[in-house]
This record gives sequence, C-alpha cells and structure tokens, in this order.
Amino acid sequence: MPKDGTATRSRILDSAERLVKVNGYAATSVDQVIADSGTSKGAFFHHFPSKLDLARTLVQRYADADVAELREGLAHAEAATDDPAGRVSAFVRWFEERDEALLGEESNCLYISILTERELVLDGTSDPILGAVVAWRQELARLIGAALAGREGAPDPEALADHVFVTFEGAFLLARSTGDPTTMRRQLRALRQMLEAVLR
Amino acid sequence: MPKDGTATRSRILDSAERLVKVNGYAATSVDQVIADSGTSKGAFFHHFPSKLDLARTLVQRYADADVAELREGLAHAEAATDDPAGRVSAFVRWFEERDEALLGEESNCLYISILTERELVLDGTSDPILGAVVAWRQELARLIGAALAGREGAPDPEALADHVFVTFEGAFLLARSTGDPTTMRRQLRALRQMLEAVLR
DNA sequence: GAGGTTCCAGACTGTTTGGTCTGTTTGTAC
DNA sequence: GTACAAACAGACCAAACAGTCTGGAACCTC
Repeated sequence: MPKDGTATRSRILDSAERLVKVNGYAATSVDQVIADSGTSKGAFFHHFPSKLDLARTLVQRYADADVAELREGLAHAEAATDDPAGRVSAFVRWFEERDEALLGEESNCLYISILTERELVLDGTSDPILGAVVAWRQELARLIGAALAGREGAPDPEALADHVFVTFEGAFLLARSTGDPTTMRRQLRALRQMLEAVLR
Repeated sequence: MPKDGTATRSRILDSAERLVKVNGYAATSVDQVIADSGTSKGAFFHHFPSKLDLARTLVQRYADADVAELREGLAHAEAATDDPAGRVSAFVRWFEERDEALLGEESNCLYISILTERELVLDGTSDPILGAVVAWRQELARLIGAALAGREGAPDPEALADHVFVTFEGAFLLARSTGDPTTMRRQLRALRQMLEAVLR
C-alpha cells in the first residue's frame, strides 16, 4: 500500500462542508476549497473525480452523522423516562440543551445548501437527505404515536414527526436572517411546548 | 417620455424569480435569465446595473408581496371571529386552504435561495427579508398574545409567532427532499393543531 | 423634422470556472 | 536497489461567466 491519503481527503471534505454550508454549493468554487484546505488541484481531483462527486460524498457523510445524532437523542429520551409523552419532551430538550455547536451564530445545515439547487435534487445528490428524513420520521412517529395512543381526532403522528425536521431547517433560516444566535434554542423550546400541549 | 420598458423589466424579474427560486442565485446565470425571458444582454444591463442589483430588486419585490399576504391573512382572521384563539386558527387555515399556488409541487421560497448565500446576507441583499420576518413576528405575536393573555407559564408569543415563518420555510425544504406535494398543507395543519392545543 | 433620450439587440472582452495533463515525490513489494 | 503504483503539486485549457460597447430603432420635445 502506498502513502496514506485519507488525511488529505478529510481536510478537503471538512473545508468543503464548511464552505458549502456558509456560501452554498454553486457559490463555492473548487479553487476555494483547495485554498482553504491547503491542498492542490492534483490532490482534489485525485480524491474526487468531479465537484459533483464531492457533493455526493459530502451529503452522504453529513446525513450519516445526522442519523447518528437522531439515534443518540432517541437513546437519551428512552433512558430518561418510561412515560411516552415525557420521552418526546426529553428528546427535544436533548437538542435544546446542546447550545454551543448546534446553536452557534454561524451554524447552518448542509441540507439547505443542497436542496436549494434543483439539479442536485434531480440527479440524486440529495438522496441521502431523504434517507435521513425518513429515519427521523419513522423513529419520531413511533415515539409520538406511543404518546398519542388511542386518542380520537388526534393529529397525524407522521406530520408531527416531520415537524421536528421542519423546525430545525426553518430555524436555521430564521437565524440567518435575524442574526440572532438564540433563535434555534427558542424555536426548539416553542416546539417542545407545543408538543407537550398536544400530548397532554 | 420614451418607449415603455416596464414590460421588459417585469419579464426579466419574473424569469429571474422563477429561476432563482428553483436553482439558487449563484447557480442562475444572467444568460439563463435572458434566454428564459426572451430578452437580451442589452436589455438586462439597461434595467439592472449588475446581477447583484437584480437580486436586491427581486428580494424587495418578493418581501413586499409576502407582507401583503400576511395582511390579507390577518384581515381574514380578524373578520372571521372575535375569539382570540379562533383568530389564530383562522389565520393558519387561511394558508392551509389555498393549496394550488402555494402548495404546488414546484413551489418554493425565494428567501431560501437568498439566505443560503452568506455574501447576500452580509452585503444587505437579504435586508427586506428581515423586514418581512419582523412584520410577521409583530403581527402574529399580537394575535397569539391576545389568545394567551394572563396565562402563567405560557410560551413566548414571539417565539410562537416566529414559528409560523419557521414552519413555512422548513416545509418548503421538506417538500423539496420528499417530492411530496401535500407536505406544506400537512405541516400547516400540524402547526395549527399544535397552536390550538397551546391556546386551549 | 431635427435633436435628443430611452430602450434594446448582439458582438465582444477579461476573468473565473471545472477539469486535464505532466512531472515528481513517497511509500511498498520483491 | 529496482520496479511500480498511489499521492500529490501546479501549469495549462476550453467553456462559461458577468459585464462592456457599439449601433440602431422607437418615441418624445420643440
């Protein structure tokens, strides 16, 4: 085996993720990524056959991490209590309380940058996002459905589950436009209070 | 007065809005806008000194229309009933029921395309978005606050008000990734049901 | 109808873009 | 130590990009 290139590859991916989250995919040039990662054209196109291929790798990596976070939150919620409604609260609170990284002023979601460009959706680059969305939907619909069990005229558990995803993405955008770093926490808090009211 | 150019200008703006909503700002070239609007380079740069200037005009126009829709919904809600909580329901339902244009499969929000690119935020292009956000926040906080009046331990009316905006933007993104045209309506319905539970 | 201005078409330009190509270094296998 | 392939570095390229320029047509003013 020849010399190891995984470190260079990771540096490229990390720089690209940061830049694409902040500026968007089309607005991020390969040269910017190269400069930011301190590598070269040769290195870039050695690891990725094209810019589009980088995007695909990036989205897959990000979605995997996202689903991992989901599992982490679920494990926490299910360990916290046996009460179905309490688990939903605990799940949201789990994200509400991790303020630093998630709530940072400059924090953003890669999904937004990718979904903004229709070409990336049409050619399947965004497919891992759908995978993550479905994972969130299924797991949270299960959690919420348990708390709603046997209620008549109750809201659709899947729609409520999707609304958690909706809140994250919407709050990222709201934070962008207001510049207020407390936006994400406040929106998660509002979401939790509304869910608690529905499940009461 | 020389010959009228407002029709050409509008055609350019309409094409640009459609293309930017669908593909993003950076991914939309001036040449594309020209081709789509059936005009020319000369016409484009006669009406807009630069691509960035087009973006500014576009955002302002879109935000103005957005605030007008807010007012329309408010007028409808306030005419519908005197009950404070009922007005909040009526407001959301007002959007829930206009499915065609707003919920169309290909529908999208210009805000997302603009907020995705940090440069457009830093140079003030996104300022009208903040104006619209604040308008929604103030008006809806007033509406929701009236329904929450005198309740102790109640959620923050401003956060709930912002959550309406959050739901719209998040649902647009969710619809993009799932391709499901019923997404917006289902999310608005979930939002309404949660608000009704909080205000009950 | 002469002069001037707005409106627009399309050729043109300098720069940036994603991507290629050549060459060199580095580690590995034998 | 020789052979070989992976891991780069950086010059290079064609196409696409935003923006300019020139020329002409339409329209108003006088």
